[in-house]
Amino acid sequence: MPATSRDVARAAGVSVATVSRAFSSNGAVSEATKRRVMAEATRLGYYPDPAARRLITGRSGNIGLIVPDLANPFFADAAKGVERAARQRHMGLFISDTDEQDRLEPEAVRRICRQVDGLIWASPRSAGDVLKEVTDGVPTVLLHRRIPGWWSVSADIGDGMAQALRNLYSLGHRRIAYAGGPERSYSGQLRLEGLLGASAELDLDIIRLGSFAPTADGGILVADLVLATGATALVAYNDTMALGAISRAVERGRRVPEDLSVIACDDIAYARMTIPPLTTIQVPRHEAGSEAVALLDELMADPQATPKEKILPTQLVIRRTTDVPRV
Amino acid sequence: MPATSRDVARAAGVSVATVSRAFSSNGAVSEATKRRVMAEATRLGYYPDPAARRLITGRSGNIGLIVPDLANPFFADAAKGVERAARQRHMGLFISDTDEQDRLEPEAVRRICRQVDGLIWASPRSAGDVLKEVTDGVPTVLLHRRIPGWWSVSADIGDGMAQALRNLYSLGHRRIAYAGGPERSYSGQLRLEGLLGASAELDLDIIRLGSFAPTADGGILVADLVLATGATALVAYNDTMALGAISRAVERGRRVPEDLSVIACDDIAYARMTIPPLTTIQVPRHEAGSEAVALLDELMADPQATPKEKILPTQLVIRRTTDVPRV
DNA sequence: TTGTAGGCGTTATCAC
DNA sequence: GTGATAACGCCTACAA
Repeated sequence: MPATSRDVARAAGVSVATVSRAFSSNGAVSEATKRRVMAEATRLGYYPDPAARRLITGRSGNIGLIVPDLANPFFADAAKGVERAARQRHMGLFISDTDEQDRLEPEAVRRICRQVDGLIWASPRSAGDVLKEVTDGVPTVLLHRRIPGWWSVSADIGDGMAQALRNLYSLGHRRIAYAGGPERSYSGQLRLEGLLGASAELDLDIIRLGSFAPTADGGILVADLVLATGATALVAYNDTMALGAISRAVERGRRVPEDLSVIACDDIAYARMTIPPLTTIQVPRHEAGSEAVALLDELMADPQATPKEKILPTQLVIRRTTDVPRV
Repeated sequence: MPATSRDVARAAGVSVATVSRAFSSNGAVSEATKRRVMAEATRLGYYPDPAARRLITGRSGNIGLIVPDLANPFFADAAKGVERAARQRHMGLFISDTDEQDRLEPEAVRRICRQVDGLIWASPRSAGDVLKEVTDGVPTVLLHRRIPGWWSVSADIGDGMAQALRNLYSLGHRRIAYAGGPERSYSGQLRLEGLLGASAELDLDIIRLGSFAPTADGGILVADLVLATGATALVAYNDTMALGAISRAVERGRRVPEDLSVIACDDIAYARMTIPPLTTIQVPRHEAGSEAVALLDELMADPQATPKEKILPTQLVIRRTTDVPRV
């Protein structure tokens, strides 16, 4: 049974209002009484009950984060960025993992909404009006998703893809395959646009292999397909898929990068410790999370402000899975 | 401005008490009025405010999870297990990542405590009395940590290590090195105990390389050391460290497993997609998370019950980084 | 600078 | 089965 402000008030010989003022540092309290109150409070282990406080102030001191998959290093890192930024602001963090299922999103949001002052939402697919209806007044910043009229933080993955294609081209590759991720996902569109833009510019036809699960198993399918096309280079949706593809290609007797160059995307931590280390597109994942919190700050401070869309740069990192074509 | 129970009551022509009863399905309400209330509620977008509810019932409908590092796949998977189990129970999830810093734990717990009905805490190092003082009455289940008198869910990693050592021995290895993780961590102790137990049984001396960061960079140090000892096999603290070690060993011209067999621990998702795929100790990570929620259920139902300590089995998975010694 | 009192939205208790 | 009403713990005018 935690101590209440009444207990502290009684112990310190003041009223509950004074206790409240001492903690909210809102009204004026004399230094002396404040010290006395604080001393009694720590002695009794008191601090204000967030629920009671929220009921009256409307603020919970929490922010919410909704991601499709916490086990995906891409989102785990984003979550870490959010968590750190939240901690710096002395705010709690409510997390919901929707297991990549769009239909779980509305309930997740609803459960979270009333317990947070703001929401950071990584929704790869759901339509804008669905989001609108669900968030219903809760300040929301989209993560890795851009929708006109919404606050958002995302990465310029299209540009990264263009960098990748140009690099392969300059190495001499002309038969380049692309293995896409989940259909209709926002960042899938970004990738495709970047790739198509650059390929038009280079007057090059990309071999589009189709849509695959962004997992190692998806990568296995990809490898079998790409080997059949005779492509000399592969651009994969993400690092995990690339890992699966490489491991399958090697299993089938091909060498990477000698027989097949591979470029992936995300630059998760494991990308640099594979054999060979992955050439991949570096996406600022932590920063995206903390930036989202920063924007949320602004939005919460002024809910009427014009939405900002922050786009973080990406960067191709050359490691060991790319080389000149040898065939 | 969300609708309140008063709005719904007025619209449905009943009292707030009836609205409350309709939602809490606690008291008795006639089918007809309940339907009417619910209809108005959905029309107005009403549902009970958790803060107000918590204030009077004392229950928040949330559970809390504290982990040292969300970006560590080991804990990310545990978090997913917890999240899924929580969702099934229609509970929200509060997460705090302490960044592997014990000193951040007390504040994290304090911030979370009052907003959750129970706590799942993965604390690799903090002393029992510290935990006790901090949780202060909140039903708590420890995750991957055992302390007498506490509820806990952990994995039998010592046994996994013993399996690993016996397997290496039966392959013919006699010079076997162990690279430990963070000093004083609970699961580090488990590993060591398991290893020492099995080595005594086999009358074998293990080469203890020391303590390393459980990261790929730590693995690089490990590789350089182990190559100097002439060991034919390495047992690494976890998969990530093993990956770093293997990648360094290969860089230095050694072949795995021909020149050096490697066994890791955890069996994270990436363990099976490296080249070669990792022989490692499978730890039921998801299950640990969901089991913890199950125990928490019991504990919350009866806070006076005798603490249960659930220990999940582990299993050595033979993949491609182990073989008979060739030297 | 400090105290008094009303109310935030809900549930629990008591009448009816 | 339903309605008034008093809490829950706190913040915030307003009064002193």
